[in-house]
This record gives sequence, C-alpha cells and structure tokens, in this order.
Amino acid sequence: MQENLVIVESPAKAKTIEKFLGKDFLVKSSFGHIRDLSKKNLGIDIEHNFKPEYVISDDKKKVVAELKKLVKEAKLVWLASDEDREGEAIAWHLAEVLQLNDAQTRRIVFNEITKDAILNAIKKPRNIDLNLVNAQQARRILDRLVGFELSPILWKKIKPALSAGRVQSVAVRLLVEREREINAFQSVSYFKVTALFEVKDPKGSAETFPAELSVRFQSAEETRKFLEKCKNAAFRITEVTTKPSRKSPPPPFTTSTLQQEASRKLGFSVSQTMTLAQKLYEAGKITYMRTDSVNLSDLALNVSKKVIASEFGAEYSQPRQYKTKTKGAQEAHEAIRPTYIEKETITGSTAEKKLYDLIRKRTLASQMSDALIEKTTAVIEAPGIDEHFIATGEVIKFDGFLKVYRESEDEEGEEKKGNFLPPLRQNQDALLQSVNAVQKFTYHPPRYTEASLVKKLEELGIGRPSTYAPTISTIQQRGYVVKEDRPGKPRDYMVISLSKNKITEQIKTEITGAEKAKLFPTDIGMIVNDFLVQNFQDILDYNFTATVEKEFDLIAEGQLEWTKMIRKFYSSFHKKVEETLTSKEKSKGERLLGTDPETGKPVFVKIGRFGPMVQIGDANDGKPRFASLLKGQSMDSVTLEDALAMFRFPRKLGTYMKSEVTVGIGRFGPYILHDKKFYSLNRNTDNPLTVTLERAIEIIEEKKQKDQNKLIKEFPEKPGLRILNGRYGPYIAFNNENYRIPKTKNPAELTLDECIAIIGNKEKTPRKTVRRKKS
DNA sequence: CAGTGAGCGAGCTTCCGCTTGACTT
Repeated sequence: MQENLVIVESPAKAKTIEKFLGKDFLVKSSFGHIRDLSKKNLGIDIEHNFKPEYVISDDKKKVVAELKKLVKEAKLVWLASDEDREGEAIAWHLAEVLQLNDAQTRRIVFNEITKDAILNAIKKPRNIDLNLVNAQQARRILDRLVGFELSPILWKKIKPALSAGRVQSVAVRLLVEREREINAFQSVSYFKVTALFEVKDPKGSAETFPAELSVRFQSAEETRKFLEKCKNAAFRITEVTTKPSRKSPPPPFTTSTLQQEASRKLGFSVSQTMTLAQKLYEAGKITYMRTDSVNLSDLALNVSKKVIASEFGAEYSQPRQYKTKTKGAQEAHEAIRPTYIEKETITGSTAEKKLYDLIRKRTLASQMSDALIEKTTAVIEAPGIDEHFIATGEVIKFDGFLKVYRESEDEEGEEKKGNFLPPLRQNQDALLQSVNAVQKFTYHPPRYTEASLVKKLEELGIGRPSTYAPTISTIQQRGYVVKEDRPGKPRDYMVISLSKNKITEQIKTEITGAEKAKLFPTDIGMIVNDFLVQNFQDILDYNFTATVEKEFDLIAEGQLEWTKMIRKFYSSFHKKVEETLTSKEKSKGERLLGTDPETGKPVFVKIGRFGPMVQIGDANDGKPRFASLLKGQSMDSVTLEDALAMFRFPRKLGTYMKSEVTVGIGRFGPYILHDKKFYSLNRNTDNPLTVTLERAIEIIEEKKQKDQNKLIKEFPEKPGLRILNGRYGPYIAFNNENYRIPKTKNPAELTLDECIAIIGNKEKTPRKTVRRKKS
C-alpha cells in the first residue's frame, strides 16, 4: 500500500504524474470541485455573516467516498490542485471534507507537468493559503447572490425560466448593443479609384502594376470629372520609397485564441473545438486545453528549437517567452501545445488531426524568427491633376514564421493582398492603361460570432477559459440569442471606367449583408437586457467584473475581509432587488409605432403569450387586432409600415386552375390557401408580404408532388391502412397510430398480412418524449 | 391543423467555475 496519496484535478494529469513519482505515490483525481453551494435554495445564510452551505455534489459522492478510503490508508496526503484561486479552494474543500489534519497534509503546486517540476514541488510543500480560499468564496458567493436574486425578478417581471448573471448578462448586452449599432448604421457610398499603369524596363519590355488613388470621391459626378482629367494625362513616378519592416509571430494558443482560430480557419464552433481538444488532451497529445497562459515550459522551448532547426534550418529558430496581457489571468497552466512537438501528425479523426495540426503550427511559429518584409511605395502624378496615385508592393525577404503559420483576421473586409511591384525608378514615365472607379459602401460594425464574442469577453476580463463555451450555449438555450445564417440582399453599384481614352459606365449587382453562423439577439434577449440595464446598471457595467476582481485580489492578499466586501455589495444590491420587485411593472417590451391611419388607433409592438406581435388599439376601446411578427422581423426594428402590412392578410394573389390563391398568416405561420387546401410557406425563404403568384403555384405543385410520393402502398381490402413515406423514412399508418417497419423489409413489397403482423407486434414508433433536464 | 392574445395560480425555473462521462439522435 502506498504511503503517499496525491490528489490532482484531472484524471489525465493524474496518470502522467504517477509515472514521474514512482511506486511510493498513488495519484488520484478529484474531478474538479467536489463541493458547491446547495442548489435547493440560496445556499448562503445571510443572517449569519453569509455563511455558505456547501454540499457534496451527487456526481462527486463516489469520488469523495473513494478518496476518504484512500486517505485512511495513506500516511501523507499531497494536495496538488492548480495554483490559482479555484485550485486553492479545491484543496481546501478536500481538506475539509476528507478531514485532513495539518500533520498529514501537504499543499504543493507546479505549473508544468515535467518530472523535475514535480519533484521540486514535492521538496517545497506549503500550507493552504486561506486568504486565497476566501477570495474564491467571495467570488462564488457574489455570483450566487447575483444569479439567484436577479433570475427570479425576471421570472416575475418578464417570463419564467429566464436567467441573469455576472457573465451571461454582459455577454447578451454586447450582442444587443452591437445589433442596435448595426440598425442605426447609415451606409454611405463612395468611389474607390484604381488604375493600371505600364512601365518599360531598361531593355524595353513592358510591365504593368496597379495603384490606388489617394482620395475617394463621394459622388459619381466628381468621379467622372476626375476621369475626364486623366484622358491624355502624362503620368510619371515622382517618388519611390522602400522601407524594411518585420512581423513577429503570434503567441502560442490559450483557450480563447484557440477557439478563435479554430473558428476562422476550420469553421469549428466554440464547443466543437473544446470537445476535440479534450479528446486530444485525454489521449496525451496536447497539454491542458483550458488555460489563459501563453507560457511554454523550458522543455517545450528546447524541443521546438530542435524541431525548427531540423525542419527549416537554424536561421528560422528564435526562442521566445510570451507574457500574458489579459485582465485577471490566473496562469495555472502552460499554453496549449503538443505534448510531443516533434510529432508532426497524430492518429485520430480528421477533425482531431486538423486541430492538432493547427496547435502544432502555432506553437512552432511562436518559436520562429520574425518575417522580414520590404514595403515599397510609389507615388504617381501627372501635371494638372491634384490627386495622386499610390502603388504599394510587399516583398517578403525572409519568411520566418510565415513558413508555417499565418494568423487569420476577424474582419473579412477589403482584400489586402501583399502585391508585387516591378522595379520602379523615380522620374520614370508611367503610361496610364485604364482606370476603374467602383462604387463602394461603408459597412456597419460586424456581428459577433461565437469566437469573436469570446475574444471580447476575454478582453473585458469576463469569464474564464472553462466557462467560455458553456456561457455561449447558455445564452442560446435561454433564447436570448440565436446563431444563424442570413441571406444577403442584392444591391446595385456603379462602375465608371476609363480605357483607351473612353469613359464607360455600368451598373452591376452584388449580394451584400449575408451572414454565416453569426449571433443575433432575440426579442426576448433585448427585453431582458433593457430591463437589467435599466434597473441594475452597475452589474451590467462592462467594468463590473474588473472592479470586483480588484477586491478579490485584496482579499487574496489578506488586506480585506471577504465577508466585509460581500456585505457592502449585498446591502446596496439587495435593496435594489426589493425596489425593483415592488415598483416595476411587468415588462412586455411594449413600443409604440404610431397610429393606424384608418382608425386613428395606436399601433404598438409587444411580447404576447405566443411571442412577439403587433397590436392595433388597446382593450379599452373595443377588441384589439393582433398579428404575430414574421421570422426575420424584430421588435426593435419593425416599423409602422411593416406592422400595418401584417393586417392586410389574407391577401389575394390571383387565380390558379380556376380557384383563387390567397396568402394568409395562421397559428402555424404563413400559408397559401388554394382550392380549400393549405400550403405552408417556407419559413426561412418565403416572405408572405412579398410572395408572388408564381412562387405560390410552385409551392402548391411541390406539395402535391410530395403527397404523391408520400403514399407507397395501400390495400383496397383494408381501407385506412397505408404505407407512407415520412420524415424519418417509411412507416405504416393505421387508426391514427404509426408503426415502424423493420429495416430488413422492403416497404413497397410488404403484404397486407405482414403489415397486420407488424401492427400486432405493437412495434409502435415511440412518441417524442419531453426530456427533462437533470440538475 | 390554419386569424390564439383573459385571469387565476401550483410548482418549477436560476448563478460561475473546477472537472468528466452518461445519455440519446
């Protein structure tokens, strides 16, 4: 039996460490926190100095029981959880629950998992730092107070099962405010002018290069005037400058930067990335994936150096150590890197391989030389023309880290390729070949993706590596936010060109504003946000976390008592909670749009029992008229015009096969009515306000075709029994019940007897059961 | 299936940060 029991947080870590420590040590894992505040109630005794009520979570009972048993058999217990606030608290909870006394307990920490680091840690044990533990308790209790007092207000004032919290509510606020910025954005058009010039080299052979005009014109008129001046103008290169510059590699991955790059380069969602990284970690292929540190171990630096030298040459190696800049970083771990950097590929799924490759390249790049770039700028002018053209060229003199890794940009704005310029001399003639003036439009700030929201939260110091992915899914689950694609809209733009001394104009069409996997706040998200911002401004403040973090730091340093800090916070917070509960009306997000010109009654938008709707008149003056908002409409941006259009249903479209075709909106959304039959519009692509007769006929015919294909077989001798093709494949329908067909049978060849046998077996397709979440 | 929206009220919901499986589809 081992004399030493070491407890770490993760089982994968336990396995590795056990190898280093030898047979006298048994290494076990606590699987994170073993206790938390009781979930049944607030879990905090406010009357008694905020005494927390800790409970061993159900899923940790087994772990705790096992640890208790092992503690009895061990002489010394080594608590080796992470060296940060949460890690210290885990160690303390373990000591409490396992009833460890000081004599048998050692607290050790290490932030890289190497034999040396661990043996050194064993030589330098310390005691549990109660100040740090108290900082964690303050953090925990503050979050519980905020979450469990704000959420019930929302249940009463907006609708049940909503939630609010220090992190999630600010995340939603970011999205809501960005959406409003986008709605308020006024796009302005301008003309971007580029020209193609030709130069002759000393041998007389010609080369062309592009250049952009130094100014952008506001109107087509100015643009035409400029092009007119360019006719027969004698352009000349008046200035050539060449400047060297260098570009340094980005630091190795943290959780947040990994999520961003995996999203941009591989198209993974934040949670997908984390699941894959977890797999790689458990297989021993990468270091821990939840970290905010950009630190690399000495071992990793050395191996990288060797790998780079042998793969690319010694001149590509430039060992570096990076410093974390993010607010509130706790740095208990290393950056995310391959465990064995020399391993170029791994076994596993395609997605795992791609993620590994990304991590490896980023790690290597971080240890490689700067790229050396030479930037050339040439100015091209002509007499009589005030504006000038600028040609820029980039030559990579030494690629350095760019050999393996290029960081992707968030905004996919203008294409800025490092173009190549031919050798240019001052005073050289540049023959104008053509000029192209393209009408462009200023673009609103971009909507957030999951990954760019994580980036923003990290910048604000809100949330931790272990919570980014769960936060993103919580705000979607609560219905505050949806992740969607949205189709773009066509837009005309003008192109004015000068070629061979002739000016031509064209109107072209582009698709603009298409969105892919972007986060959109919902109506309910906006209502909840406005309610919280109005009533709890301090908590919704982007600096709230940073402010309380400063106080947690003081607690950790022993300069502030945690109960004192919490009491001060709670007294003003709770007062606000009480006030809001008594004084505020139920919020339906009501917004007046204007008056109905026909009746003079007010038209407004609000949340009803069945979701967002527009209403004409209120209950005081007769029965109001109602209409649900359509998909893609939002309470925040819908106009009086949009609202009034909703009441012009059902709308006649025309006649088809001698019957009238109308479009209407019913309980289940927009529909087409034809020949007493209903046909649903496609929720995503058809707009009932604008749908045409042609499209309606298409929908009718599609549906008829589908119904024909639906019937596989029926039996004249048994009416009511039919073999049908459904959403989930073929099935037997009989007496309003559906029956599954065994996979071994061909549905088209089933006989009546076989069908009756299947029905007799009662192999009914199970109804969808409502799954309740376990807590 | 195809133009709902009142009001009452039992019993439920909820936070953030550590960690993995256990579950369907």
